[in-house]
Amino acid sequence: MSQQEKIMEEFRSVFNKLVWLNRGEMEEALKGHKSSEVHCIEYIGKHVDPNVTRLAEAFYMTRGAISKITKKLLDKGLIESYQSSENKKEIYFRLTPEGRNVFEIHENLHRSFRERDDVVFEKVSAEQYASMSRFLDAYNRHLDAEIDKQGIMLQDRPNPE
Amino acid sequence: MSQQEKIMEEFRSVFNKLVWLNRGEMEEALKGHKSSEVHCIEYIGKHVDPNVTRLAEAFYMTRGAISKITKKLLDKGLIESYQSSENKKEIYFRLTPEGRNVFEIHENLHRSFRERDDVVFEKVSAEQYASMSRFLDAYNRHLDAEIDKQGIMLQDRPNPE
DNA sequence: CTCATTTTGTTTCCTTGTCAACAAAAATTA
DNA sequence: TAATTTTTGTTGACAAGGAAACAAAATGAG
Repeated sequence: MSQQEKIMEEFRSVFNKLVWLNRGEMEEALKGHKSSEVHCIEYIGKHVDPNVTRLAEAFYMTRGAISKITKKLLDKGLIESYQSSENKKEIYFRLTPEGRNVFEIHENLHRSFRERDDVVFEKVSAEQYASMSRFLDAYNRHLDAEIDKQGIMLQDRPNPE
Repeated sequence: MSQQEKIMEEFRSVFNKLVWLNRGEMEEALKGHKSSEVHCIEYIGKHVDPNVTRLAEAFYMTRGAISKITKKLLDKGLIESYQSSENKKEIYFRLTPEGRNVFEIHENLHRSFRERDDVVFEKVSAEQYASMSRFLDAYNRHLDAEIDKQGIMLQDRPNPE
């Protein structure tokens, strides 16, 4: 196995474990709310004028899926929607006080995850941080370019009918 | 945002893009086979005496889900099952020639993904590799310990009935 | 050995997300 | 301006995966 494959394998392993572990704790702490709902609450709490389309792009999900989640959050009274006077098409969301409460719990939990993993990160030197960040930045830019390429290829496909 | 959070954020971003991009190319190249099916084929092709339980553990999925996927692969004739004479409970899988074919296509695609991303990795020095690997190893071990802890806590919960 | 417990695989029901079709509004083009 | 195209959000049909209940086999305790 190449260095590249070895790194990516470890990378994947860490990621999967994190998702699994954090989701479990999250759903235990925020019983009654699914992790996808909490993700939406987090995004809505941190951005201005978020709508279905922005949420979908942020989470690599379809607008349909997000539409259903926000509908549930509206029903639960965790978010509310509003519109601008200039645009009667887009529908934005904001947190209600109850939603803000869930948001805070989520933030605290995130802090506790961070603290849980501190032992690992406190051994990382400034140079190591910089080095990893350089690598991840480069990889991110590379993948953005590849996704763009893919997007163009899909768009240019002639319509068969 | 702390160094830790910044790194993890970039980490997450790279990972999501990789999954999205590779899955798309994979499903285009292997039309008719879902990516989860191909993952199972890959695992079965690379391990000895794989069964439903091993696959579930490897992919952090339930045995029920894997059972359904292997059923589909059996129906498609991509894998076949066999049992040992000492154990009449466990059911193992192996690839058929057709499954082996899908396996090879998948491997080639993986190679092409690796080559696609080579530009990023060829800029990584040996020391950078070592440094990242140390970090990922430590993180992996830490998470394993935390998952263990979680498992014990779930097991030790007194049964209410 | 015998009985209880654990492991393994399957099935049913339910939830979640995708896909495709759609309607309304906005943006673009002629 | 008028007509076309794109964007936005929603819905219904469908597929994938999880939870739980189950049966059969293996393991363990006595």
